[in-house]
Amino acid sequence: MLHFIDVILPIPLQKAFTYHITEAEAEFLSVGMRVAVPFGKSKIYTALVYSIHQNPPLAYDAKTIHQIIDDTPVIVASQLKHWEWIANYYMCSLGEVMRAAMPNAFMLESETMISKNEKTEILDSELKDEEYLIYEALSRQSSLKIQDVVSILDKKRVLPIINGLVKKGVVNLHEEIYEKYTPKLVRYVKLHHNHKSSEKLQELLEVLSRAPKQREVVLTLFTMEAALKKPIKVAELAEKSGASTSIIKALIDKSILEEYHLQMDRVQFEGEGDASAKRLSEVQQLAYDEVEAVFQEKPVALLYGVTSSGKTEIYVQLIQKQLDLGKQVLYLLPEIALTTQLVNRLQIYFGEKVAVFHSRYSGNERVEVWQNMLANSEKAQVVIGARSSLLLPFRNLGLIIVDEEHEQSYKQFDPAPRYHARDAAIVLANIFKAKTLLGSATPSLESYFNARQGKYGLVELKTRFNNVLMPDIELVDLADKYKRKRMKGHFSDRLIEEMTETLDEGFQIILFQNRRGFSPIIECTTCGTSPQCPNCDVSLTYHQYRDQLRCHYCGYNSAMLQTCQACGNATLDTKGFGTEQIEAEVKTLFPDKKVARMDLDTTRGKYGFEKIITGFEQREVDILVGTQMLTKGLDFRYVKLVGIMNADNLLNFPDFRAHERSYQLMAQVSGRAGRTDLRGKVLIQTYNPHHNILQQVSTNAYEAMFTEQMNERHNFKYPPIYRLIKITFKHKDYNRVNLAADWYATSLKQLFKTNVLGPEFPPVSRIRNLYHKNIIIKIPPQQSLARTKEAIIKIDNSFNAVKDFRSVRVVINVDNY
DNA sequence: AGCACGCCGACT
DNA sequence: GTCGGCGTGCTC
Ligand SMILES: [Zn+2]
Ligand SMILES: [Zn+2]
Repeated sequence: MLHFIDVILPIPLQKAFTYHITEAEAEFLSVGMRVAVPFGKSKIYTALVYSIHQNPPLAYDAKTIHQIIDDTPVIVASQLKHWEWIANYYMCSLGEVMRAAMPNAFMLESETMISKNEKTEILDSELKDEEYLIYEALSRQSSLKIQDVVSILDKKRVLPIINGLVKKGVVNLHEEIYEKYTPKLVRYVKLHHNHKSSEKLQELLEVLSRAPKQREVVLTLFTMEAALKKPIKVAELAEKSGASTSIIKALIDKSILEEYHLQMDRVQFEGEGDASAKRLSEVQQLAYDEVEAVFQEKPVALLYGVTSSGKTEIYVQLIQKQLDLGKQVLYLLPEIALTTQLVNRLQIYFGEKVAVFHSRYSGNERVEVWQNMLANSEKAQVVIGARSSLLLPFRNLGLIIVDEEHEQSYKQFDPAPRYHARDAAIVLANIFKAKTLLGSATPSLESYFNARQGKYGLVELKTRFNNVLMPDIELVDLADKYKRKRMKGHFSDRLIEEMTETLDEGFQIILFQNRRGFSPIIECTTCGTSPQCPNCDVSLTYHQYRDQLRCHYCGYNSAMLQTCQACGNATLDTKGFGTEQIEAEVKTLFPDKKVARMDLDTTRGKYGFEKIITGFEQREVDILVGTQMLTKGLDFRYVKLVGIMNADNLLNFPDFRAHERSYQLMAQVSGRAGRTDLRGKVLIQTYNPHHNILQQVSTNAYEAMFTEQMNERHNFKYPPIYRLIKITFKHKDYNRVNLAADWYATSLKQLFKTNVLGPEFPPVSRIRNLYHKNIIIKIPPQQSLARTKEAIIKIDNSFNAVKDFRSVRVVINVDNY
C-alpha cells in the first residue's frame, strides 16, 4: 500500500500538493505536523500536513518528503477549520492564510549552500578566473551561499559558473535548512557552593572588605536569595546592587559567584494578578448582566457604550467569568490601540495568564505565544491581540471581545488573506460554540444593523463613567470666518479663544487634522505644475522633517526641489496643510507652549506612538496635533479642548462610508475631551456647518445618523444591505489592463447584469508603475454569496486561460470596506 | 509567490 | 561575444 500526504504550502495556489511517504512515516505523521518538502527545482519548503491518504496522484509522480519536522501537530483542528473558512470566504488559498498565521520562525526555508568537494584533487590551472575565486573563497570558509558568490564575483548570473564547478567535481551543492527559532538562554547567578554556609559567607565578606563594590554585590545577592527564594538573573542582581556587570564578572571569575543558564520564555510577565477586580458601577453591572442575558440566547452581543463609559471594566468581568469556567478569552484590538498601558492594565487583573500577540512582536516571541497556546498553558488563557491573533491555535475558547468594533483597520487589505477580523472572529467563536462581544462607542452601521435585525443582541451604555459630562460641541463656519477676516492661518478666532482659555486654565488641547488630502504638495506658482511620482499617478508630498519630497504609495523620495522642473522658475510653493503646518502655526500662535505632533512621521519607531501618548499623559505637552491615530489614546484626563481643523475633507471623501466614518471619527475624537468635574469642549471648523453629519455629531445623534445613512445604503445598494466584492486588475501596460478588465466585466455582467460596476480607474490609477482598474460587484441580499463566488472563480479560470491576460494581476477583495 | 529558463537589446 | 533585463510557465 502506498501512502501519500496532501500538504499546505505557503503559496497563493489553490491546488493541493501531494507527496509520497513511507508506511512508517504514514504511521508517525498526523494532520497539522510540519514536514520539509522539496518544491520546484531544488528548494525545500516547510509544509503543513493537511491529509494522509492512499490515493496516488494520476497525472504525475509524487515526490517524497524531505523530512518530518514535528513529532506533534503545531496547529489544531478547530484552527484549520477556521483557516479554511477564511480561505473560502475571502477567496484566497489556504497557503496564504497559513502564511499570515504561522510565525516566520515556524516556516523554515532552505538555502542552497556551496561547499568544497574534498574527494577531487584540483589543480589551480584547471580553473578559470571566476571559478578560482569561488574555489579560493571556499578554502577560507567552509560553505558559501549563492548570494555570497554574487558579491564575490560582483555579477548577477552566477548559476552557470557554479553549475560548471559542480560538473568538474570541484564543489557540491546542498540545501541547508536552519531552525530560525532559538530558545533564549538567560544568565543567572548564585553564590558559589563553596560559600553557601553562613560561616563561609562571613569569611568571604571579611576577605572582600577591601573591595566594597564586590562586597556589596555579594550581600545584595544573599538578601535577594533569601527574600525571593527563586533564581536570580544577572541583570536583576546588577540592577539591585547598582554594580556594573564587570564587577559581577570579576566575582564569577574568582569563583565567588557561580553563573548558570536557564532556557526562558522571552515573553513573560511578572506579578500574580489581582483576583479582586474592581467592582462595577451600577450602570456597568446592569450592562454586564444584559450581556450575559444576551449570551443565553444569541452568540453575538453588541455593546454600544459611549466614550469613557467604562467598557473595559465590563470586559474584565466577562473575561474573569470565562477563566473561572476554565476557558480562554481572545481580546481583539486594533493594532494601534494595543498599547503597553492597556496590556499592563489587564495584567493587573490576570497576571501571568495574559498573552500578547501583535505585529511588533519578534518571530521568537510569536513562537512562544503559539507554543503556550498549543500546550493550553496557563500563560495563554487571556490572549490580547491584533487582527492576526485570530489565527492562533486556541484550545478552549469561551469568548472573543472585539473592541472598537467599528475600526476599519480590522480589515486586512494587502496581502491576502483579506479578512475582516470582526467577521472572522464571529466565525471562530462559532466553531468553539463560544460568544462574541463587539464593543464600540460608535458602532459600525453593519453591526448596529445586525443588532437591530435581532441577529446580535444589543446592550447600551449611555452614561460616561463617573458621570463625566459629554463634551460641548460647537461648529465653526469657516466661510463666514474667512469672509469676516476672523482667521489666523487655519485657526478661527473661536478656536484661538478657546485654546487660550484652556491653556490659561492649565489644561491640554488636541488638534485633529485628517491626513487624507492634507498632505502638503508642492506647486509652481508660475506654471501650476506639481512634481509627480515617477512610478505612480500622484503628486509628491512635502516632508519638512527631512526636507524631502515623497510618494505615499511607493515610498519614492527625492530631495526638495529648488526650481520648477517644468518652467525652471524658483517659484515652488507648498499647498495644502498637513499636521506639520498646523504644528508650525500653533507654535507661532502660542510660542511659549509645548507642542507635539503625532502622525506617520513621528510615530515611525517601534514605540513612537506610545512615547507620544505617554508624554502627553504626563502633561509634558500642552498641545497635541495629530491624525486619526489620536482616536486611539487611552486616558487623556487633562484634555479640555479638542479642535477639528477641517471636517469637510472627511465628509467629501469619495467612499460610500465617508459619512459614517466621519461621524465615527469625530465622535471618537470628541470623546477625548473632558473629565469628571470638567465639561470638555469640541470645536469643529467647517465650510458646511449645516451638514447633517456635523449636526448629528454635535448632538450625539447616532440613531439619526444610522437611520439616514441606512436609507442611503438602501437607495444606492451598499452594505450592509448589499454585499460588495471588488476586483482589481494591475498591469504595467495601460491597454492590457483595459482589455483585461473589460473582458472580465463583460463576463460578469452576463450573470450579474447591472450589479456589476466599472471597470473604472481608481483616483490613483498608477501605483509602482502598475495601472489599476477596478470592478465592483454588488450582491443583493437574496443572492447567494457562495454561488456568486463560484461564478467569479469560473470566470477567473477562463480569464487565466487567455494567454494575454495571464500576466495581469487580479486581486479579489471580498467585503472590501 | 518564487524561481528557473530563454529570448533579446546593449555594452566591454 | 557576454551580461542582465524581462516575459513565460511551472511548482506535487
Ligand atoms: Zn513652473
Ligand atoms: Zn510613487
